[in-house]
Amino acid sequence: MSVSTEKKKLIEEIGLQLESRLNLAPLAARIYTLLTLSSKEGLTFEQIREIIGSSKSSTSVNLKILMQLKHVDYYTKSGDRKRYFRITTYFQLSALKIDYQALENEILLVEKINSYNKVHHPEKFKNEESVGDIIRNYLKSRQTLIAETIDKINKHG
Amino acid sequence: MSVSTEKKKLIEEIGLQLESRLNLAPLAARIYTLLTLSSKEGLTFEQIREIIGSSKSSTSVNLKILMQLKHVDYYTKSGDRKRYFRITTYFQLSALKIDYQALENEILLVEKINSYNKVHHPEKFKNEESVGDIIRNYLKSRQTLIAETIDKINKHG
DNA sequence: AAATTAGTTCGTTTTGTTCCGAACTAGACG
DNA sequence: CGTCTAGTTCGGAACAAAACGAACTAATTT
Repeated sequence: MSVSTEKKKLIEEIGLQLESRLNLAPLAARIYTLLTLSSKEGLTFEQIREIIGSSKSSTSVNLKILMQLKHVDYYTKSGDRKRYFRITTYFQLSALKIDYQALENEILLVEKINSYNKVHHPEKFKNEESVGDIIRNYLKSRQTLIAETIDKINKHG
Repeated sequence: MSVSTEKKKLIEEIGLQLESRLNLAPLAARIYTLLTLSSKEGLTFEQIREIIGSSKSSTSVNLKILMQLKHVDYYTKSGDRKRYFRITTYFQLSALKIDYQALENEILLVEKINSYNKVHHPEKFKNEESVGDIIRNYLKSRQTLIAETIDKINKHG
């Protein structure tokens, strides 16, 4: 099976971003990318291995992780022992969901820093009292934006 | 120099989040946190070392990195060889700027994925043509939001 | 029942990260 | 000029993460 150079280049490139975006191991990110660039039919274990060039063990482990994270699932065909792996959602959608939760923590963090500084370094808050508020508003707006976007995407199935 | 337990706890806690948020090494994240929790006067090399308990070499290396990333700078007092290190911006502001740049890449990425899939898997685009558009719109809205927020903060500076 | 296929598990190797101490440099001061 | 102060650079130790191969299991198929 020969895979286009374009596809291979994209797997490297997108994989790299997924790695930090979704906090995946390099191989998991590459598998995920491969699957988002592949047809809805999904790919078998061996096809994935051939394209990416990974060992059976690493492929198995990383597919398992991707499945636990619900990024990937598989189906089977009767009279065929192979599993067909495919993505459950566009990675952008997964990223959005993860972002949404992360924002909760950031909001808390900003609160903590600001209240610490208000007590210990009131001079920082002469005319900057509102920086904390601006940031909190930003984070909240972002959450709203994400929620709306997820909604829109889900309506499209 | 005795530092409150509260401050130390915050350094650990916030540092942890900064690590993944801004992609900093643990020590860099702790130094950064310490400086955001400190007065505008800034801290010397040795003060940082005493509070955090880091070696000269690691402190030097990580301060250098923070300065290259423009998160931190220093000033000097005449007749005093020490440098006084301080944050250049509230970390939220740095984070915002980093986000903004990262979004450029994400937009490009989404375009690439969509155009790849349009060519190779047109069936994915029956009624999902718009998922790519939705995401692109989301990213653009987010950029606008960030730009507006940075603007607001700068007006307060 | 033996052989084949599809995937898993385990122990090891490879690679990368983080931090440190020791030796160094550059500038100010006596 | 020598010495002190403030920081830098380099090599390596300790640990963590990622991927591998070999041996295994479980479910067919012959």
